[in-house]
Amino acid sequence: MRPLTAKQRALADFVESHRRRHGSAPTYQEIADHFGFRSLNAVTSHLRLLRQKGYLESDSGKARSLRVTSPLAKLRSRIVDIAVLGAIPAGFPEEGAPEAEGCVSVDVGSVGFTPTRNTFAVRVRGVSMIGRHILDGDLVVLERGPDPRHGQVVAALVDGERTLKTYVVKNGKPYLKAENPKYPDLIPAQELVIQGVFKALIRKARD
Amino acid sequence: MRPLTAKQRALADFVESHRRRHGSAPTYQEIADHFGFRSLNAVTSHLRLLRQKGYLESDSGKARSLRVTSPLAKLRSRIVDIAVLGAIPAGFPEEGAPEAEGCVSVDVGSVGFTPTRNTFAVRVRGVSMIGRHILDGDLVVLERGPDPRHGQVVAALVDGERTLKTYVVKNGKPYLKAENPKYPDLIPAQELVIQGVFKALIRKARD
DNA sequence: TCGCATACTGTATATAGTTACAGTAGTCCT
DNA sequence: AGGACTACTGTAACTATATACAGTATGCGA
Repeated sequence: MRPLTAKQRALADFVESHRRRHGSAPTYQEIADHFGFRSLNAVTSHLRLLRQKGYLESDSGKARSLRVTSPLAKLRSRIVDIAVLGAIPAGFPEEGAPEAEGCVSVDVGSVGFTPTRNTFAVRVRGVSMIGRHILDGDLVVLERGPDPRHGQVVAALVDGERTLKTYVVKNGKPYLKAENPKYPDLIPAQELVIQGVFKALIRKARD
Repeated sequence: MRPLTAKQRALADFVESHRRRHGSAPTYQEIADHFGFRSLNAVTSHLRLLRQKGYLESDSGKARSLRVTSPLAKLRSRIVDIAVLGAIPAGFPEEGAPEAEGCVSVDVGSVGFTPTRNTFAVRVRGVSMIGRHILDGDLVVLERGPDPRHGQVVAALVDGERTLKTYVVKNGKPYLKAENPKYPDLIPAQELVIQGVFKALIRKARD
């Protein structure tokens, strides 16, 4: 597939972002206005090339039917909703419809991976992970499933309570390390259920 | 808010589902076809009622601009694109079409405020702000415009170079404080241009 | 049973929007 | 220097869409 010029890419980006922002594709006129073109044909010819190169589709004659197709659409990441489970849920919700407290929507590119059904988010309480620069109130995105590796930050259910800690293996035995000298490390007595490993973090300014 | 009749609700549902399926709103004709109406006015009058009752909006005269407003749409927060300007841009791009390196998409709820045209993001280089728990590689969302207050994290142009620092006022004079003992504070010789104040942060796991 | 709202058919039209044609200027490759 | 390609200005259809106007039928509550 032939590459796009900067201008062509800008057009495609605009179409895609307009769709996201307004829910519908822009018209030729709106594109021209945005880029300051005085002629609609500037748009037309750019779009023709984008179509030829396979980056764009539209239904002939239909209003606002432009849509970005292939690689760009893939580059230009999909928006995914991630459920925010309460900070301290009693148990662990099964797949399906957990009692989400809210939802974060991020695009795949922003968080650097593709969220799946196994991805969820938790609001952090406390400062036990301050050594890893995770603060009280931060929203942590986790993924359930993969076995944690030494040094990864994980959410775990230890003896019935959920915590966010660093997963550390010492002498072949896993335990959970708090990244704050004021907090104790946790050596699980019985059950150590890893709920998810840290994937991303979202923080809002407090002011 | 007055209740909808079954037919009206069906119309609203169709509009919403068409948007989801096709990415754009249906035309009056498409609605008529779907419901088997032979007259467009059947659609028109239903839509008029939906508008009156506040369940629907559209931009007068614009093609495919129907959108369902009420309860559903309000729950779902809007997705907004924020341009990611390069980590160390030479100058500062004006409004309009900055040379964005990419874009982050977030929903209004996730970042806790409504991004505007004056919102942008920068990838952090270096660890000078580690004391504020901002790491190398983090994506920082900033807002241009508001005057910074003492203690806020800001992106500033100091003598030609961009840095991320804490804005501190001492003896009535503003300067920029690095949150890392290894980095020097910056007392601007000449120009101190505040480019934006910290609003949010997005971090990806590195592994 | 009168009035009123919903739920339509049918016709018409202005405007929104797509798309074609004709042409100019600059860049890059050969 | 010429050809291919990008990046535009300008004009002009022609089609798609929204929306107004004029009616008809049916059900429902006062």
